[in-house]
Amino acid sequence: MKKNALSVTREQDFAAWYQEVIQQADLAEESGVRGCMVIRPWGYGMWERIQKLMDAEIKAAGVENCYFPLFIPLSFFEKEADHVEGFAKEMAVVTHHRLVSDGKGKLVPDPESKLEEPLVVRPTSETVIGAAMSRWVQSWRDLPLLVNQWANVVRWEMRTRMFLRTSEFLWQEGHTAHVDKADAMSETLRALEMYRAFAEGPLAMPVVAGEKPENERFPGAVATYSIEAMMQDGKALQAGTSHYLGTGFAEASGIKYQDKDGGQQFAHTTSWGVSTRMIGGVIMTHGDDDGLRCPPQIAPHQIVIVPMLRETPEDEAVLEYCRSLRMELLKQSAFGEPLRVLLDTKAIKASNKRWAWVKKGAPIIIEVGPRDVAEGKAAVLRRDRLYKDDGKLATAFTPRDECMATAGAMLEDIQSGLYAEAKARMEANIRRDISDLAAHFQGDEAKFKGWVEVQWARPTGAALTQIVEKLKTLKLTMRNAPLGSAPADGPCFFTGAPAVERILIGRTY
RNA sequence: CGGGAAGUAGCUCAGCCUGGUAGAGCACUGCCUUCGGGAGGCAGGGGCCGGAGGUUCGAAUCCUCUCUUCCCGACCA
Repeated sequence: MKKNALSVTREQDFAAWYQEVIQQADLAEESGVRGCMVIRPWGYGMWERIQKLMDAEIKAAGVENCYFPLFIPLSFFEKEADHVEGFAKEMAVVTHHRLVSDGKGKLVPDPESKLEEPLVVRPTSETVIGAAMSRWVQSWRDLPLLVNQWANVVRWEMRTRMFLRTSEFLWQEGHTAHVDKADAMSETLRALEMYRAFAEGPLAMPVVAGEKPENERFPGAVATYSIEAMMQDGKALQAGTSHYLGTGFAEASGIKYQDKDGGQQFAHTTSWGVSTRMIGGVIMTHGDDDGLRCPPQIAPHQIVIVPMLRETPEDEAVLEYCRSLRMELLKQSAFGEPLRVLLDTKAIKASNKRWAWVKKGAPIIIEVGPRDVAEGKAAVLRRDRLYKDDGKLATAFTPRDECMATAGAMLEDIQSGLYAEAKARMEANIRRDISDLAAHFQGDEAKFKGWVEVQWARPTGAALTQIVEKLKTLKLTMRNAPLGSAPADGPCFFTGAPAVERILIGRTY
């Protein structure tokens, strides 16, 4: 009888399932500080993999890493009206620099230490990096200026969910300045494409890259682009954004340069980022009722060897066999990198260890017992194909040589399999022939979980607000206008006016 | 930030109404028997009952405040 490793299935309660995966896979836990999480080694290891691979892409694009302060003077934000308005409601502010006893055993901010100007804990760094850029940019020869930082940011969200929306999160933020719109837009789209390829590559998470409608733009941006991933419950997750900021931030921060004709020009800037939210996306894209299925490219350990020890003299032979197995596997490679192989020698029963690694989503689990040592084999278990048709574990007792020869390819196969599965699911859940939104998201069709794509005229102002409000009653939002989709050729779904583009609509996280 | 619910052992929870020495299952430790689909028996360890005040001879239990978590809204590049 098949028994799933988790107590809740996705079908029963997707939200509860998500939380159980995070707990059972040792990804993260609550910290006691509102909305802030402790990221545990397995979860942080995934983030480190993401950082390593993404950082290489960023550097390959000629962007240099740097680091800016956590504290940003409040006045920096006030320079850009839309920007400060967008973030005002969720900023953590430092007002004092010293504590003093209140005489009742408590420490309170010392009134004497009140700061002249409050410092905001960065929610994003456009303003502070803009201030630096204004010093660094003098001539057209200084452009483009391409910098990135890996950092933590704080946004005091009303409602938080692990990885998806936390008060503090980890991310990278790229900030660039260019001579003109064309160059800046080119960079904006380059970053977007980098994110698309990253999501669909290392994360095996299919996404739709496109432009956000006006009402969903980043505060202060002229254009905002995103990659949107579809979770297994059909909801959309904005997994990365790239913004063309025009000259607004340059004007606010004074990023000016002298052009070839001797005139003063404002630079055109961009910013783009992805965060630890991507880990939440990976969980909800690839997880199953036995826990996480971690894509091999971002798995901290791709292969875990579990020795079946019995506290007998034969144990040493099993361990020795496992050690040599590991050493040989380490010489193999996948995705152009050496394999990452863990020999789990922790003093826990092998069967419990196996299920712990299943829940964590280690792509391949290799169990080795005395019988395997005697026969020169290894028991290989693929996380993406745990069970046989009869519901029993699909353990493959594989000759050692074959193990070595196939390990790398198997990891690559798991990676592409996860992507293909998610891609098929996303495609199957985007509908393009909808005539009535309410019918699909309410009433008899309420079971439909996914997105719809319609053509629209991209109205602005009151007409746009009306559409947004109407969608809101169905708990729907516009995700993005996919780039590269077929040109519009009919009336606007909402207004009947000639449509100019296609737009995705769905429920969101 | 509004409306609900909840915080007691690592986890899931009982106890609270009706105040009187802190409980169960799982997990953990030890021993024995087991061992390739999450083993069983026996014996143990572990909790200022989220925090702070108050009522009381006495508070996990009653009252007030506060913090945190979950659900529904609002909010959310």
